[in-house]
Amino acid sequence: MSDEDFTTGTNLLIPKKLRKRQYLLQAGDVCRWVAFVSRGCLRQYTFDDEGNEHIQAFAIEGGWIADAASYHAHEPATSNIDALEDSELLLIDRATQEKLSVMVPPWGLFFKRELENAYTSALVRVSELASLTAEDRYMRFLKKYPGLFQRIPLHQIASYLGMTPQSLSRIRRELADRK
Amino acid sequence: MSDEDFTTGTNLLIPKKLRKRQYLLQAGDVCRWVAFVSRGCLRQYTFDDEGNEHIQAFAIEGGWIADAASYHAHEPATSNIDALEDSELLLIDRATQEKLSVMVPPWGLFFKRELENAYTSALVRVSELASLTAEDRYMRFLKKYPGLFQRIPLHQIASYLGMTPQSLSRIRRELADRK
DNA sequence: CGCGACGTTGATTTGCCTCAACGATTGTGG
DNA sequence: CCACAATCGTTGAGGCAAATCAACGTCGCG
Repeated sequence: MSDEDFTTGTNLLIPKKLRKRQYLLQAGDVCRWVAFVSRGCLRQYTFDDEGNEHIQAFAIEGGWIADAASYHAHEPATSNIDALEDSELLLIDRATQEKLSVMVPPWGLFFKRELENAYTSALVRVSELASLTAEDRYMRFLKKYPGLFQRIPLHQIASYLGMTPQSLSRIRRELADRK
Repeated sequence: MSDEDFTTGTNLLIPKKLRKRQYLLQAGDVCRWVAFVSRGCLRQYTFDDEGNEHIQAFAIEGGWIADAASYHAHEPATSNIDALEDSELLLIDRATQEKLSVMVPPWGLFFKRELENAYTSALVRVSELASLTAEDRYMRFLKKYPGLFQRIPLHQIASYLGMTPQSLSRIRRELADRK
């Protein structure tokens, strides 16, 4: 992508700052943008019928976050997104993204690649959840997101990995003892 | 999409017939196409370190199937795809899909929508695997793919749902008894 | 016909959850 | 600035869902 094309795109991004615990998206609202995280850390999560929180995704510097289902289908979101740390974001709304994709094909290609990568990641997560033990899922997490466990409360990582905080605590102890 | 545009696309599809148990893709090969199922039924699966089979996807009439990671990244596939029944497919290879997408924008939009939908489905599956019991996952499966359990061996459905055939058998009995 | 694939059932084990309680931090309002 | 509350991680005891191990009957097919 040429510098000019690149700038054309970045000029369309909307900067936004978020305080810790502040919402970027609440369930019920339509997710009209995708957020690039330039600083900080966010989480996406839902509540089940019993009111238990289930974390679907984290995003740190260099990552993207949105309620994809809502964004693509223009329907109310089922998930919430909020900041785990004070954060700085760059938003791009749907209409802008589509226009940019048409007008500057390299950007269109870029967004397509991002979607493909996100899809591939989701498929990996499916197979991990379907076939790995809690301990293996945690070890994969450590490898895939090194350092992240130092920034994010453990009980939230447990939720992301589909286990209880107690289980994760015991797994960590087990791993530490084994060394 | 106009009839003309539609035909432009369908003319590029490559018909292929597959006998029951025949491979469409084997792990290690690069997945160079996406397959539309016009008749029959296919499955996509991998093997873990212990040699256990894990089914990642089924596709019946009207569905699409491919190794998405391999297709998008042009890398060797990690999964296998084969036919559970004699099947008829329409293949579209990657280069053709890209050309068609550019030349006939409605087709480009169509493929983009398919990718978005596949991604959304994968996210739903992630949250189901992370938060539902085996029984709940089976009931969701029945609702989502009514009739499919009559065509596909139960132990394969169990694999898809991330449980053992024995567990699924007991769940089915439990559900039958409860009625 | 004989063999393999399939579904089921029983007995047992185990991984993980639930319930409960406890220190250590963090942060917050009086 | 301190006191008190909330958050966080940990640990223990007990229970349950699902896996494992094993055996058996049925069916379809080569």
